[in-house]
Amino acid sequence: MSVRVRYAPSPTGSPHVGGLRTAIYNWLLAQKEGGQFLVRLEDTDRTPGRYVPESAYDLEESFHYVGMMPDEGWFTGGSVGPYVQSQRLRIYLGYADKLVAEGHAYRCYCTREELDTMRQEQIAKGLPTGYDRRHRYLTPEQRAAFEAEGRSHVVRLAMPLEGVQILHDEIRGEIQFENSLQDDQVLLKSDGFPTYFLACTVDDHLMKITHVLRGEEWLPSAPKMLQLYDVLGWERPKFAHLPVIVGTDKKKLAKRHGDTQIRTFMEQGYLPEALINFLVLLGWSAGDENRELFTIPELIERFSLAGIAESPAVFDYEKLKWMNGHYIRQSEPGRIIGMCLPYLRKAGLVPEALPSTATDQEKEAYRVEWLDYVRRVVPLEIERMKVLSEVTELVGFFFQKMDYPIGYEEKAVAKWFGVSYLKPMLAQEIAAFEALPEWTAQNVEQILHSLVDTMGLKLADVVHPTRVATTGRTVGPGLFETLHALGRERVLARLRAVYERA
RNA sequence: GGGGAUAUCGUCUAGAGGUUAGGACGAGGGAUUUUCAGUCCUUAAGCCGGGGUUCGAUUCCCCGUAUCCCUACCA
Repeated sequence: MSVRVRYAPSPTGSPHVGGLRTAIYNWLLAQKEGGQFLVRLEDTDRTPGRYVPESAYDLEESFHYVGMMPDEGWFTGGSVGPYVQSQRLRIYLGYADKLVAEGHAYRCYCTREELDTMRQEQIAKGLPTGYDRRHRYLTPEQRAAFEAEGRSHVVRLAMPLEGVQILHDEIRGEIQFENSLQDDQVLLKSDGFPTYFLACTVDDHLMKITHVLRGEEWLPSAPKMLQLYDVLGWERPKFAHLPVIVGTDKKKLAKRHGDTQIRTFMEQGYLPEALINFLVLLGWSAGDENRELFTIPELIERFSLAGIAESPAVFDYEKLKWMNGHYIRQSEPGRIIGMCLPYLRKAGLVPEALPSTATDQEKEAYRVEWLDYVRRVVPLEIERMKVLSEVTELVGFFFQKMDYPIGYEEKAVAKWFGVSYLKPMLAQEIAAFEALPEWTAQNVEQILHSLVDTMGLKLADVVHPTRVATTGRTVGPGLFETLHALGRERVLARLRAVYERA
């Protein structure tokens, strides 16, 4: 039987990287084994505020972003759907009834208040909290009385009072759970919606899931689900509980840890292959290969459950940034340039794209003035970029006003505009640049070198003031390339502006 | 309170009953260079504690400790 795995998020808000890693592991296993990867929407929690319908679209968007298209799912279709749990209510109801009829589950009429009181008393007495099974053995008369009262009910799983459930986890080995210690879990809520335990078990079976790869937080619920498989007479899938991803405070990754939403990583300009590579390494390793940079095909080739760690991993933004920088440098410059363009436009450095009604002439002008310039300028900063959104900071000076009247770094000015030879140097430099027949990086370099010779300076003495005068900063790409990219017009305008004030 | 999981450099991890405990990020140093970045070289940094088992444990077992997860009509 071919491997079938699923990622089953609930639409409770913006998807974050923890879920994404789970999805990636599932996807990787499916690719490796030539199986199917399904995505199912677990929207059984209708609590206002918790149910966020739009997040289904965010989820979909993140699959597009990382390029992991499900073989089946709520937005791709498939033969065992629907893949949205709220559309499968009758199925769950049927199984709930069956379980009650067979005595493996029972109706519980307890009110929230009663449950609450019970819990308070347990806590007060220092007892373990949990449902005390008070409605497990109701007589038909008692049930009828509750019904007559108009009380609603839930369906609870009747856990065996003795024995153990043994989970054979693919990552952690054998784990035993005492049945008597398990709660009689609610399977069907009073609003008719199933809980995770019922819905997930039923769907995984009906959808022929062979491997359940999910977060470690589900480990304690395993015995209940195993019990369901048993009483329903279904074969259990293989289970693998993945270690959680935690923040630097060692707590499970959550909103308070800052930017953990996938959307944020997209917006900041993380390349999908970098995020994927990084996330996969958070809890998985290729053994003694001593490598950490892998392409997607290489990951697929090497992936196996055996390589998954058992201990929680701290999400290290620094390493992610390093990796993203690496992938940016590895990429075709054209791709990076294209991806940078939206940031430049958003920052107002480059005008928005022309409307489709623009004339060919206008389009050509836009291309020459803006797109060609962007293509010339962005590559100079690629090796300095850790995230794409930094591009606006990095290349900003290229787009400032012609004579660049504002924005000089204070320290840079203090250090390099105070040198005694500044004015004569600028005068010579300006004259030489004006006279230059062809504006190339090589020619610019020659001029600066001859300037060094005639003035009896070191190269650095000329380079630094020139850099500050033309870029406003002390750091950046090589000066000759920078001046070339800037263009003679801008360079001269900026040099003259400084000269006049010197 | 109960249940479960986990424990190797600051972080991600490799590893094996006997190794100089390996790699990566980050940090320090150096080289390259007009700065930064990049690249290359390099240094420091680790087996939670206590018992066993064993000729020998960081590795296997037990206990402790610590951390995390679950303990909802949330997933």
